[in-house]
Amino acid sequence: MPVSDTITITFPDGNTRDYASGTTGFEVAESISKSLSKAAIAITLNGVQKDLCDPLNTNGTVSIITLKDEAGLEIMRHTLTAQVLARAVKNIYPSAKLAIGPTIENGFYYDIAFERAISSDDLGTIEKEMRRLLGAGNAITKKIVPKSKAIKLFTDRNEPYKVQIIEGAEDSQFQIYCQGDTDFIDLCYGPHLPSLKKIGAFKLMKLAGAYWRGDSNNEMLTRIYGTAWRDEKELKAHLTQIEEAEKRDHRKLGKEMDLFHLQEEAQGSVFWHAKGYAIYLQLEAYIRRRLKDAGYDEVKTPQLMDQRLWEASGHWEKFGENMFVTPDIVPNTTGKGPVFTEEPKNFMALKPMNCPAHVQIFKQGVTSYKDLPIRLAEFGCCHRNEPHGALHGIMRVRQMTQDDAHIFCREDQITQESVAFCALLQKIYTDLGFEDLNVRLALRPEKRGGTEETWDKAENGLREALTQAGLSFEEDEGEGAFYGPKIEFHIKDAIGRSWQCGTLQLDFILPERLDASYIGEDGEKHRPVMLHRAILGTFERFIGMMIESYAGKFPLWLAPTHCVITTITSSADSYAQELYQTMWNAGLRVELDTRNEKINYKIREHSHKKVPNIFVVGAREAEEKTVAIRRLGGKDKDIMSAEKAITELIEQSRPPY
RNA sequence: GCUGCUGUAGCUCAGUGGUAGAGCGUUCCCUUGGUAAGGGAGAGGUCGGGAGUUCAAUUCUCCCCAGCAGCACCA
Repeated sequence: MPVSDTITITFPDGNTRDYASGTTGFEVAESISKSLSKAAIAITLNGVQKDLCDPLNTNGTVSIITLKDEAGLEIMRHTLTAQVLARAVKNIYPSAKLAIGPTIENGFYYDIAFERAISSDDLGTIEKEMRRLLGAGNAITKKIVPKSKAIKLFTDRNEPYKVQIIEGAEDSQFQIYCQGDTDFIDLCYGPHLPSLKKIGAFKLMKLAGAYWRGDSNNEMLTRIYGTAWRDEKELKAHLTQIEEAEKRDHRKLGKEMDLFHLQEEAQGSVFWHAKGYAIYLQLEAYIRRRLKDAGYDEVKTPQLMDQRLWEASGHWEKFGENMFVTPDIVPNTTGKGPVFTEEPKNFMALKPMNCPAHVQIFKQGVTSYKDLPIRLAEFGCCHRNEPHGALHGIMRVRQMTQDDAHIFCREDQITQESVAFCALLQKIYTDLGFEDLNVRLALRPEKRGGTEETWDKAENGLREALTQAGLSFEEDEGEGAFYGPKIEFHIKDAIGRSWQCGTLQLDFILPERLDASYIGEDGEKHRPVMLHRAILGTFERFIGMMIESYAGKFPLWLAPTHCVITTITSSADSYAQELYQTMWNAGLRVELDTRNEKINYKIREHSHKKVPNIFVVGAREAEEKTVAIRRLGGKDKDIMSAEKAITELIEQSRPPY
């Protein structure tokens, strides 16, 4: 019931205007200008998006959404998936059942249950039908129906997923969008475009499986992904951007730059080639210096440990299905009969984590409260039996080396240790070129150990640490580990996938399970708190991220090769050899290329391999004891004395710490 | 693990129901060339693995393995 016949609308510029109650958003736009009413696709009323056809009954602030706005683009994408993709699919496959069709970054998807599986070849047919529907340019209208009617509508149409959605919703009224005079309907919170004429450029991208409601216990639906933009130009720019990003893929660059390879016989484990391992070693040495100066003690613990230890730690029960377990028996490798001829009594497991081993070191001897915190670091090589479908290049592997450490401390030291960790992490990420971090604080899950008081303390400690470190972060309810809350540091790869790298996790459970204790000021035994922490996360993933973020062009201190010396003619060979020897002796990662090839050819090849510096030498340089420096990406050459060039190179290749 | 796709020379890829082709790389020969591909010749393949259909399978069918995209998982 309208309170009065007139409502006052405030516009973003502060102006106000009175309208008859029940005026629609479209009419408001029209009252401002004809062109605005043409461009309008929806409005926001007091910050809430509304359809143009919704009548306005209250005073409020209204702004008109057009396709120029990000919100407008999203509405367009939403309409495209809900009205066009869904209808096209139903036209071609009448028995298909629609689930959900939301927008995502750069586009949209729709989850659909098909009677018979469709393949990516069918996307073309669907896209064609979509274009046909767009050609008709139907108007979109909507009606609002009560819950019972909505359920009946979709039950009659044999849309069980829509019925489930309605049944599960709190609302009493539902919006049903219709298209022209067709009998297609879709359930949606809206808003939608007023007409299909306003759809821009789009393309169906790929097809994949996705579980209904994201639960792997449910059936798998077919998800159709698409991208949509205001016009062809924007679409093309987006597709080009994807192509460009694919060029930075670490798997591609890893091969091109001869950094590493993977093969079937060791799936999920990296074969580091000399060039890739050079990066690895530099990075490891850098982290080692950082950790040492931050008060960590580096240790090394066993790879294979007895089942009993993993049972005691809780890993056997909680993590067992991800562990590689081996019976402690001499195998029969004759090729005849079973490999294990006796029933094993004992099992060993490759460590999936370093923490239980670090607790064993902590437990040697007696620890006083005065000794805390104790920070044990290990470049620990861990194995995890990851699901096949999860493996991805060197980002998600089965054998990984963490820059792991465990800090054993008293409860009152949690905050200071966490703050110090965040500060250290920030310094390191800055040095390594990662400034934009996505930081998440994962809070207590439903199933958890420890008391509420401990959780409060732990969560607040981490919050405090992040705040003091000046890091903005988002909180994820219920996402913490069962033993404690955690901070996660995520980075995006070349094509926008987010990967967790650094982490800080509080643990009150493991010291208890493995009976670790220290002697307090009161002379009694106390439990230490454990902080599990990693900065890179794993070398594999982090180097993968660096390859993509640098597009293979590593800063000099990390570059696999600092410099290639190459000759123009064979007359400079001995001079080049001399230079090579001098530079090699100076500790530079240098290569010599005296092949009988043209200089253009050699420059091109080394540039493709992202070699940062090429020292070109010919007769003239040999005569004058100079080098012509060709820097990666540069066109100019820089001629200077060999001595100066080498000194500069040594200077430039120094690590940041 | 689930859904879909892919697997041919070292790499990137084309191709066919009658046991295969290109470019790059590699080897050899010619070329000594001044900053992103000089010329020529040769070598190189269990067409991912297994089974089936067929006179004949790299090609068609089924099973397995691996990779890719996404979903689920990710201490």
